[in-house]
Amino acid sequence: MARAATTSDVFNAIAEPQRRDILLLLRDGERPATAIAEELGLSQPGTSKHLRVLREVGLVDDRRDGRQRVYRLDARGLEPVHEWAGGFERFWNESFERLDAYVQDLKRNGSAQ
Amino acid sequence: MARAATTSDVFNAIAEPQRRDILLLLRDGERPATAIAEELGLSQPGTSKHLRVLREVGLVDDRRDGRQRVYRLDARGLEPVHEWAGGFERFWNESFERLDAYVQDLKRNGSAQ
DNA sequence: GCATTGCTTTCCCATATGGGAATATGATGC
DNA sequence: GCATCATATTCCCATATGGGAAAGCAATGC
Repeated sequence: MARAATTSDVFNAIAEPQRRDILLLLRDGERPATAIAEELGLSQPGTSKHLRVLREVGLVDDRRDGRQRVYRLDARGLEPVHEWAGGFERFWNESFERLDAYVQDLKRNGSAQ
Repeated sequence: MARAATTSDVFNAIAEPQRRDILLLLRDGERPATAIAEELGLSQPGTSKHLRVLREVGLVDDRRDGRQRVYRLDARGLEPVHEWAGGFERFWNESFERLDAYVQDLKRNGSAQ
């Protein structure tokens, strides 16, 4: 089975740095494909391929405008990612991590022995 | 170049569903490798490989306990993921998405013309 | 229709990766 | 040392994927 396809799993789609960059860029507003390639310094075909992945996974929208194809962010698909990662929030807040480690240490070594 | 290795990029490391499952499981407390494999119904070698990836990318910690190797969550590496996704929060809150689409429509078609 | 601009798709290649099977390594008990 | 349990690693294979180059399409202007 392997990993779910980049075109069907948001987590996998955003595992590629360039695609994350594209999403960040589109946060500032829609853009035609060429502009995206230029602003990020990517090849035109490469950009097109990444945009296709993002489109199929539903993170961007596109519409024609003359001969240009304008891409727009549709970040709703990122909410599950945010929530998933948020489920671990307590592990990086309030030095919970260190506290937990301390407790684990106590459990297996005992403190005053 | 391609995608950053699963062992060096947290986004890529968590792009694999089974590794996400392992992390969720470890949220409830540390466990020896075999227990993880059993609870998730994964093969022993497969689990070991996933754990190695998670270890190398820093999302889990491990320690020996007799002949067992106990794995513990270290989710601090997930904070960047949470923040990154959180940067898109306004797009799924307050129907900002629809408002934006509406504005874009106005811009290119004009409403009362 | 034809040339041009703006993208998308196709080819082909190199590599990363997950899976299963088999093997190796480490720790414990006798 | 030897058997055994708990894991890790190695092999090999099938596939997903990103990249570059080249070709294919669509829309526009003349």
